[in-house]
Amino acid sequence: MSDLLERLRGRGWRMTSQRRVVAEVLDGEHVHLTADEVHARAAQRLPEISRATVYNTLGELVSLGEVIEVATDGRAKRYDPNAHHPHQHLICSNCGTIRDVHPAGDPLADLPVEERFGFTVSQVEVTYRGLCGVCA
Amino acid sequence: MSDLLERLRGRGWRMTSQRRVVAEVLDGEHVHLTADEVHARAAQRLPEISRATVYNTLGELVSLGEVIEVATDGRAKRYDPNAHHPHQHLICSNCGTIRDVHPAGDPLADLPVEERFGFTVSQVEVTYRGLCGVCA
DNA sequence: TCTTGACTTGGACTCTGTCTATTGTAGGGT
DNA sequence: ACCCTACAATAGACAGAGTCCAAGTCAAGA
Repeated sequence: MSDLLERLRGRGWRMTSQRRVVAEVLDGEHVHLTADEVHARAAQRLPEISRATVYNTLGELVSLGEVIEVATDGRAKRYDPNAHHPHQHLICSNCGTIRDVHPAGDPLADLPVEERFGFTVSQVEVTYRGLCGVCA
Repeated sequence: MSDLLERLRGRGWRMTSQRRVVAEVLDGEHVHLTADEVHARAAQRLPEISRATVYNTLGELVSLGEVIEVATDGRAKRYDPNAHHPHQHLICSNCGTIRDVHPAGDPLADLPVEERFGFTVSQVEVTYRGLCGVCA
């Protein structure tokens, strides 16, 4: 819950009403919102909040590792507040719904050294695609 | 090579000079170009080709399954002509270089039924990230 | 060669996101 | 409790990527 606000305060964040509202919007529901959706929900509580502030705040939350940025389709990025539990994503190709999933196995271990081309590989994202129950 | 052009003709494509040039640009080099890069290279051969045509043609190639769209970072999509050989991508977080890689294992099989939430899962993308030899 | 519907064009438009100059304010210091 | 001041918020201009549309062009079948 507001562990998040505590952690942010502990990291020296100046706590403004705008930042509080953005953090609460993300913390409140486990959905994957776009920046504009976050802005819309934040504006319900704080009508004068600006888009720029929402973008700034989201960017800060991402660099603090509190939120994950998900670029699924080349359109708007989505923001995933479930950053402290490793997971992957399952996306409906039709309606765009995103679910967090937990596959077995370790995809990083599946990439042999001779397939790394001198890269220092540090991260893997797995995106499953298909049709959800409603769209199928 | 121009297997691609043959396949497209066989699918009833009206063969225009614009489409030929776009197909040849993609077919020529195994790199991952953005739409604007494709446009630039196409324009070297056919100066009057328009952006809209390049976007249209790329979209058609994608829906025909001849080219894969790679949305890596929420910026410009990249187009991968290596659609007939299954592979995944390794991306440098610094310079954005993309390499095709071939991990072992089958990530689709790693997603248990109880983690599919009624979806009909048909596709998996695995994206490895890290620093390439030059940027490290 | 003619015809026709598919294709191309340029430009306006939308959507996401960034930047900047200005104004506002959280929170430490007194 | 009140000031400072550096950090944060704001509005709006701007930029990049992509889409849409009306009008003109042309590939390919008759």
